Amino acid sequence: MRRRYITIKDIAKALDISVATVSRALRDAYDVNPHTRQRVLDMATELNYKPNFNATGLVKRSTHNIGVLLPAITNYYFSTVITGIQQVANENGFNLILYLTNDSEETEIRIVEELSLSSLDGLLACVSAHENNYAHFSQIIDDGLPVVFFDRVAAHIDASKVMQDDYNGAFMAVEHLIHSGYRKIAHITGPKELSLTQNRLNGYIHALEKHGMRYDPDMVVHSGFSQADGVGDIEILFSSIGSEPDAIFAVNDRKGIGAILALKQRNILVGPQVGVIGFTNDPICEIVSPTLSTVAEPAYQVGREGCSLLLKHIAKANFAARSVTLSAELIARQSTQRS
Amino acid sequence: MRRRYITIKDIAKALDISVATVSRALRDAYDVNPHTRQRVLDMATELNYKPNFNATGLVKRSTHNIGVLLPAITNYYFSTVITGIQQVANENGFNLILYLTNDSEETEIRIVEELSLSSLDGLLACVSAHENNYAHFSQIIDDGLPVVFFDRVAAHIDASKVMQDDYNGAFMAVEHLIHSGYRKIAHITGPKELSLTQNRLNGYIHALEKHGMRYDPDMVVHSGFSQADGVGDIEILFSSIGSEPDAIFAVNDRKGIGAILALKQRNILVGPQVGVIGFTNDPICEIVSPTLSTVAEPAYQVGREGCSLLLKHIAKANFAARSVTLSAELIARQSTQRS
DNA sequence: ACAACTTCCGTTAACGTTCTCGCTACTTTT
DNA sequence: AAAAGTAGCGAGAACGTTAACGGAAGTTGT
Repeated sequence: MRRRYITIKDIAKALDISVATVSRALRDAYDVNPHTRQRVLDMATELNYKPNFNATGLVKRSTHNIGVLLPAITNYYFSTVITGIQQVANENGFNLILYLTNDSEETEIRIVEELSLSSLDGLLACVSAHENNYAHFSQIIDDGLPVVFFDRVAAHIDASKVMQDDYNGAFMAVEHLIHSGYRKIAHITGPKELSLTQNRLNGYIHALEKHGMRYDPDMVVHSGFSQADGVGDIEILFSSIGSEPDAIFAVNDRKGIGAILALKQRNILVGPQVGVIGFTNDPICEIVSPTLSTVAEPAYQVGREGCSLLLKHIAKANFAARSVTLSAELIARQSTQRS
Repeated sequence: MRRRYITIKDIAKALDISVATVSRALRDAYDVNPHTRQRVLDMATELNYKPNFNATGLVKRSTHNIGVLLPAITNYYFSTVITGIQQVANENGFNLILYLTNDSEETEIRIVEELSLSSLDGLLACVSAHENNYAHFSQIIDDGLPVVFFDRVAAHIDASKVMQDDYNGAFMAVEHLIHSGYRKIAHITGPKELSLTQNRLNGYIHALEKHGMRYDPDMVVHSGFSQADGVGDIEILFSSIGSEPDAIFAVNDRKGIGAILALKQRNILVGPQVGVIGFTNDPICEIVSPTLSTVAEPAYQVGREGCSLLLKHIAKANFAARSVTLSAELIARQSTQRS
């Protein structure tokens, strides 16, 4: 049998005072005699009292829960972001409720539509990949739930957003390849619809143009975000006759790793023959051989920033939505060394 | 201003019936006219009604939340376990609340002690590493909260536990090293107190004994679970004069990776000169060079099994605690090939 | 035709907490 | 010594939902 937990009524009865006084003693210290307050506090620890969040949530119209919705957690970037979110949430007495979409649009829509708004104070969301309708998000925002997007953001929705500097990160990556002496630079990337993809693609294009190199659409391959997708993209680039690239800019490290593996498979020397650079700075970059050059994303910081932004929205209903872009940093390793 | 959400009162008012009828129509279909029920259902979707979990939780004495407490999520094993947990929880209409301890005993104790029992139906826990007092867990279990431990379990507590077969996994790993021709096998492992560590150590010892090899305590190094710890352990083993091992059994893949990196640093050929085997089957095993042999843990399955066990405890208060051990599987790769 | 069921719905209390209001007793002011 | 203020406390309603019970109609059996 599930046990009945200790309530403030029990404390009140034990001390022969009213529940109102107990409630105040436990929170305010206002309108309550220090001596009484101390007796309540002592009794509370003696009885091992724990507040009932359902009850407080009901009357205060706020649980201390924030939701985190994202495609998956089994990769470095997302799990690090969550760690950052968790930190800030924890510091402020908030709990994290985790929702995983497996990168499925249906699952995402189902989760968002079934969301019990009243059991959440706010939501942090990273949209699933294959998406260009955001009606389900608009709905819950209209219903009054504060939402902050991160990484993969919903472009046309008026809500706060936190991302890394995808454009400049991509720009730096490509410029680094050019400075290293590579001349035919391909880009293997994610789904077209995502703003993240578009921003990195733009950085790629503009870096080429700045250095007087022609942008060739055939040198850009769109697919998913996985290592296997990286392998597949290389197959596509290197099986078409003639125009093989001498460098690969991958939209993330997992695809970069896939590219390295696929190139090694083809007996191509990564670095001297074909350069590869990724994006994220997954620890795996230092383990793969050759080590993978990359653009470091401030994943932990994205999490912290996103969460504290959300908390501001929760605290002040009319807090104006803002977009935060955190800067990225180039890290050169062996995979972009020609000699 | 935070908006007021739609309640069953609104539905009742709109249809001019009582809230009790609305409540029944939304759940039971019992004691309510099919026609009325349909009207309620239609009105509910029209008004976009979402149930208030705080209210139901209050009266039913159950939220649909289960907590997951673990050291970190930024590694393959834990994030995969969580994915498994999330799956089962989701299928059964439960939410996941995440608690991260950062492998700090203090943080763990703080979290558990502050836990509002009434806002959780159950808890899945993986204890932090440096621990041998479990009073905080005993407390919440005594208070009536169902708890299931996984991976790193609290040995002397009467609660359900889910783990992989650490003993036999270790036994297989060491036997594989012996069959491959290695003769001086060291073991780099985690904190002594954990049953996981002890079980794998026992598997190591017994495999040696079975093949008539002496167990030498100097060949076992205890430290943490990180890649850096793996590097450090190798330093210790190879800086002592004389008795260098010709194979390393690492308690997990991250330490195995650390070992490989440290050996390469010393210009030792991993495989031919010194064999290395890990535990987990992190995808990184296939990326590092040479690829890392390992014992595959059923991480996803541990998550699923743990969660469904917890759900049984939640459903039936007197459900007897049980220990589930999932089998592990040897995967041989390049790091244990002598030629 | 009357008792005995059903069917369907509403009233009311309860879950644990907070909040508003008002009351008593004491202290200060004039 | 009366008026005014203050400190400390309690009664009662409210949050949104479910559960126990009861009652008014309609239906069935004899």
